[in-house]
Amino acid sequence: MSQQRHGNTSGNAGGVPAFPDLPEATIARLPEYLRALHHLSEAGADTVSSEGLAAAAGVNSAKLRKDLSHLGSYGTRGVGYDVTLLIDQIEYILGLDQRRNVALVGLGNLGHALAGYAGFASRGFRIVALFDADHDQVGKRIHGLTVRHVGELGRAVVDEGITIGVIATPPTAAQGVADELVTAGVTSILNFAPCVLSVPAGVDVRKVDLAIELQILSFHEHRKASLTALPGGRTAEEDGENQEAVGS
Amino acid sequence: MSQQRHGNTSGNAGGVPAFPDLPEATIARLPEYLRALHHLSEAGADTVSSEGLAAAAGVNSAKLRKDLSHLGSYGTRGVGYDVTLLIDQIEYILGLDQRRNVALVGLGNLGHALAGYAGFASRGFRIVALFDADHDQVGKRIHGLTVRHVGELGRAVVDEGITIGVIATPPTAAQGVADELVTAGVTSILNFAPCVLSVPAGVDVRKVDLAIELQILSFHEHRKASLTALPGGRTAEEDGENQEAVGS
DNA sequence: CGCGATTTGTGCACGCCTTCACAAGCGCTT
DNA sequence: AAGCGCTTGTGAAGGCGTGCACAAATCGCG
Ligand SMILES: NC(=O)c1ccc[n+]([C@@H]2O[C@H](COP(=O)([O-])OP(=O)(O)OC[C@H]3O[C@@H](n4cnc5c(N)ncnc54)[C@H](O)[C@@H]3O)[C@@H](O)[C@H]2O)c1
Ligand SMILES: NC(=O)c1ccc[n+]([C@@H]2O[C@H](COP(=O)([O-])OP(=O)(O)OC[C@H]3O[C@@H](n4cnc5c(N)ncnc54)[C@H](O)[C@@H]3O)[C@@H](O)[C@H]2O)c1
Repeated sequence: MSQQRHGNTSGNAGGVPAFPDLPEATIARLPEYLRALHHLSEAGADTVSSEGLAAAAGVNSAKLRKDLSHLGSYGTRGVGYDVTLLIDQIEYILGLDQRRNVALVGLGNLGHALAGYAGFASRGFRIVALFDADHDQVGKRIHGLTVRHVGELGRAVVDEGITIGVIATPPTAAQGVADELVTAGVTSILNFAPCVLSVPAGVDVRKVDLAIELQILSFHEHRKASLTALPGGRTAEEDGENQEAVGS
Repeated sequence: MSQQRHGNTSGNAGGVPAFPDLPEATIARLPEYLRALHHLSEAGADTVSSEGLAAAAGVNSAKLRKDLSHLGSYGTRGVGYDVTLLIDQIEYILGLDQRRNVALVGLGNLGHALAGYAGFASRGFRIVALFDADHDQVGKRIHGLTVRHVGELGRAVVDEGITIGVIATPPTAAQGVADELVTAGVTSILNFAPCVLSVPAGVDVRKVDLAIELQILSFHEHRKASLTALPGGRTAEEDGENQEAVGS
C-alpha cells in the first residue's frame, strides 16, 4: 500500500532500494514490532518511545533501538518514533506492501483451520489456492475457495502469481509436495509436517513443529522439577523477560 | 518408559540426576535428533554415524557431535552412536519418559485441529482436558474428551496433574487464560495467540505465531526479488543447509 | 535565547554459538 | 599382536547477538 520510502543511511540514489542486509535475529523481531505498532496505532498513539514499544513487544529497549537503527534513523531524539511512519517502514522492509499470494496444500485437520484463519489476510497475506490429493476433499468449498487436486498445482502457481506455499500434509507426502512447489516456481515454503525438507538453494523453508515446542517445554519442566528437589525454590518475582518466541 | 540412566560425565552418585545445563540451542535441536532417530530405528538401524544422523536431522555433523557430547559420551569411535541407547538418553533428558498431561484452552478452528492431532500422543504428550468459554462449545465431545467450561480449569489442573497449558483463544482472552493457568499451577505455556504474555518468573512461555513465519518468508521474497533485479542471479546448486526451524 | 529533561543511536565488551580441523580411540583385518 | 581405516570428542577461532552506558540530538519552557 503506502510505498513511501525514506532516505537510506547509505545514500544510494538508484532505482533499486539498496537492501540493507539486516541480521536474521532482527528480521525475526520486526513482525513483533509491527504487531505492537498496529496495536498502538489503533489505540490512537502518534509516537512511541523505544521503552514503550519494547515493553509492548516484550523485548529489551536497547535491542529494539539497535534493530530499528538498522533500518535507518526514523526516530526523533527526545520524542520517540512516529508510529505510522515506522509501520510503513517495517511493512516496506518485510515486503508486505505488496500482497503475497499463498497456496495451501493438504486440507486435513490443520489445513482446514489454516484456510479459515483471518489473521493471515489482515497481515498482508492472501490464501488464493487450496490443494489436496484426496478426491473426497477435492471440490469442497472452504471459506470461499474450492479445493483443487494437487495435480493442478503447477499451473495454478504460475497463473496466480503464488510465491509462498504452505505444506499441511502428512510428513510422508511433504517432500513430494515441496518438490512440486519448487518446480512450479515457489521460492518460500512454510512446512507443518514434522520432517526435514530438501530444497535447492535459493528456496527458503521455515518449519513449524508443535511437538518440538512441547518437548522443549517438557525439558524445562523436567529441569525445574529436578531443581525444586534440590535447594531453596527461588522466589518468583519480576515478570516477563523469559518469553521464548519462534524464529530461527 | 525405559528409564535407564547411564554414567554421567561428572560422576555424581546421588539420587538427583545431576542435570547438565545444556545450551538452549542444543535443547531446541534435541527433538529433531529424536525424530530422526525414531525414523532410523523403525528402518532397522542399530547404529548411526554423526554424519548420517546430522543429514537426517538437517544439521552440520560437527554441531550434532558437540550437542550430543553435552549429554555425555554415548558414541563409539569408529562405529557411531547406538540408536536405541541415544533415543532413551534424549528422551530422559527431555523428560519424555514421564508422560506429560496437557490442557488445551480455546476450541475454535485451531483448537479443534490440535485436539485431534495424533502427533502429540505419539511423542509423549497427552491432552487430558479441553476448555472453552463459549457455552455452545461446552459439553461437546471431541476425540473422546468433553469440552469443559474454563471456570473449571483451576480444579482440573490440580486434580489431573496438568503441567502444560496450550492457549488457542483469541489474543484478547489470552492473558486472562494465562493468568488462570499460572494461578492453577501450570508452569509451561504454549501460546498460539498473537500477543505478548506476561507471566511470573519460573513459568516458561513459548509462542507460535504463524503470521510471523509468513512475514519472515515475505522478507526473504522481497530481498530475493530486489537481488535478481541486480547482478547475475546466482546459480542454484547444493541443496539443504538453508533450512530454518522454529526455536528461540 | 539558553537550559534542562528526555530519548535516540551506537561504541564496546562479553558470552554464546558455530565451524574447522585434528588427536584420540575403537574395531576389523591380516 | 600390530596396523589401518573410520568416527568420535574437543580445542580454538571467528562471527553473531545482546545489553550496558553514554554522547548526541531534540523539544519545551522560562
Ligand atoms: N492437526 C494438528 O494440530 C497438527 C499439529 C502439528 C502438526 N501437524 C502436522 O500437519 C500435517 C497435517 O496434519 P493434519 O492433522 O491436518 O493431518 P490430516 O491427515 O488430517 O490431513 C492431511 C491432509 O493431507 C492430504 N494429503 C495427503 N497426501 C497429500 C499429497 N501428496 N498432496 C496433497 N495433499 C495430500 C490428505 O488428503 C489430508 O487431507 C501433518 O504432517 C501433521 O503432522 C498437525
Ligand atoms: N486458525 C488458525 O489457523 C490460526 C493460525 C494462527 C494463529 N491462530 C490464533 O489462534 C487463536 C485461535 O484461533 P481460532 O482460529 O481457533 O479462533 P476461533 O475464534 O475459531 O476460536 C477461539 C475459541 O476460543 C474461545 N474463547 C474465547 N475466549 C475464551 C476464554 N476466555 N477462555 C476460553 N476460551 C475462550 C472461543 O469460544 C472460541 O471457541 C487466535 O488467537 C488466532 O489468532 C489461529
